[in-house]
Amino acid sequence: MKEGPDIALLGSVIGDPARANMLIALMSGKALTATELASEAGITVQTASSHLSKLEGAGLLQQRKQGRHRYFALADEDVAEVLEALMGLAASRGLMRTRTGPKDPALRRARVCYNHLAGDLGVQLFDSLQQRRLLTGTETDFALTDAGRDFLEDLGIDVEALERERRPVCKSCLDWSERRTHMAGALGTALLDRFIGLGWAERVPKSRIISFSPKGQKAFETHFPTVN
Amino acid sequence: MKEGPDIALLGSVIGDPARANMLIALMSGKALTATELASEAGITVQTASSHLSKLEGAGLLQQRKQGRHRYFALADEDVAEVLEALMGLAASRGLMRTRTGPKDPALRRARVCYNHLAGDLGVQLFDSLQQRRLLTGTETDFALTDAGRDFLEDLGIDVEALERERRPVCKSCLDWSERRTHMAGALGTALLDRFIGLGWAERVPKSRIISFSPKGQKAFETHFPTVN
DNA sequence: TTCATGGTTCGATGATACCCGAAGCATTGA
DNA sequence: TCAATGCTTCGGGTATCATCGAACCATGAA
Repeated sequence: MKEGPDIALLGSVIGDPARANMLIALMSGKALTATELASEAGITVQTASSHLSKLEGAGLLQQRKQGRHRYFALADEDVAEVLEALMGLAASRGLMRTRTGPKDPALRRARVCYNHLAGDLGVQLFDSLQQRRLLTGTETDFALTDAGRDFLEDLGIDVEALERERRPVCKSCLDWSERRTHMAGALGTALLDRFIGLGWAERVPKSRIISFSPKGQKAFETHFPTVN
Repeated sequence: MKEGPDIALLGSVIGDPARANMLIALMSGKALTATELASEAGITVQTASSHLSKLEGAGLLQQRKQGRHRYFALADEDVAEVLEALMGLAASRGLMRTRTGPKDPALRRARVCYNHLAGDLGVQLFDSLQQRRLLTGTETDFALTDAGRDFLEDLGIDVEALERERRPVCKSCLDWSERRTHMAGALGTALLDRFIGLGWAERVPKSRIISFSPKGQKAFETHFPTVN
């Protein structure tokens, strides 16, 4: 009888698109509810529940009950590392997905990633700042230029206050869903908060969608234009 | 549209037991033919061919034509590393396979591994020698004792001749299919040859099965008993 | 208690794909 | 040229499993 680690089981568990989406969503380190994960994977809650129990059965997830909610998170660091390794290998082989992902296009347009803006608009924001030399440096390691500081102050962001925080001000987020960089860190958080404070956008309850009003949409385009 | 590394595709490719068996067999670093891999996975060549093209399509394998044969090997080091990581994770979650593997129980009983005996009998052989202090050392690094040399000489094996070869005489093989150690190296080869020479066993054509005759079976048990 | 919400379980459906028999190429040797 | 070997392709049978509707539990609020 052949014995040994059952990588086939592990592979098949990871190998379902819905489950893979959930796992990658959980790579944020955050614990998410079944409903959130279902939305993330673009499936119904029943289906998600089935997937979650499989993932838990394989030891990839841990579950924490808290009141009426059940929070799911990756079991430990090792799981995240293996997923990371798989993503690296997939990327190096040019295995990119296209049609999977959340059904709701709003999620792809603008959503919250931790506490900053992700999705198309998140990428646009970063590109715009970089194209106009308000940022300097590389995609992964960058900083505000003087012009950048002025620009953000005009927008009503207290850059100096951000710099007093412990968190890095400028931090790139190579979000799993995009291969493009977008802005994270203290500045990323401040920008999203400011958009909401200005009434440009609001968080849609019970989802990760950021909904821009028509006026806010226009203002965003004005402040963060891109060449193409 | 979500884009990013498609770990689901990668997972599903690895996630089939037959393909996983092939991949693990290739982790030896050796290039194997389609027929060998089919036998390793316990499936027919046609099916194996289909699997191999999928693995190659996913960039996990590379193929080398040589005459009438086609040798398959892991594409590169990265693939092996990811597989290793998966095996580690699976092991840490207690995900061990039990019922998979070659369908033919004869293959599990006694088969050739490169050029030495593997399977249940291979493990039994090693255990027996170790229990009776004919071997000294650890599971991975061991040597013959004087008693061991005498024992093998009685069996008709020219130990001194083996020692004149370049290959190590004693070498453990932590075969991928067994977590138990069995005997490889020049001595492993010599033992298998001797079993065949003595008429205890013979290689079944076109497979890796080693078939022991009833008489050979009994002689093997006599020479290599185990306590349990 | 009653209602509402978050999740799970059950059953049925449909699609995916694993598998092998048979036939078809390709290469080598006689 | 013929035969043998190694491998791939094709076609169909079968089984697994993802999916969702509906019903069922559990927790918390009114």
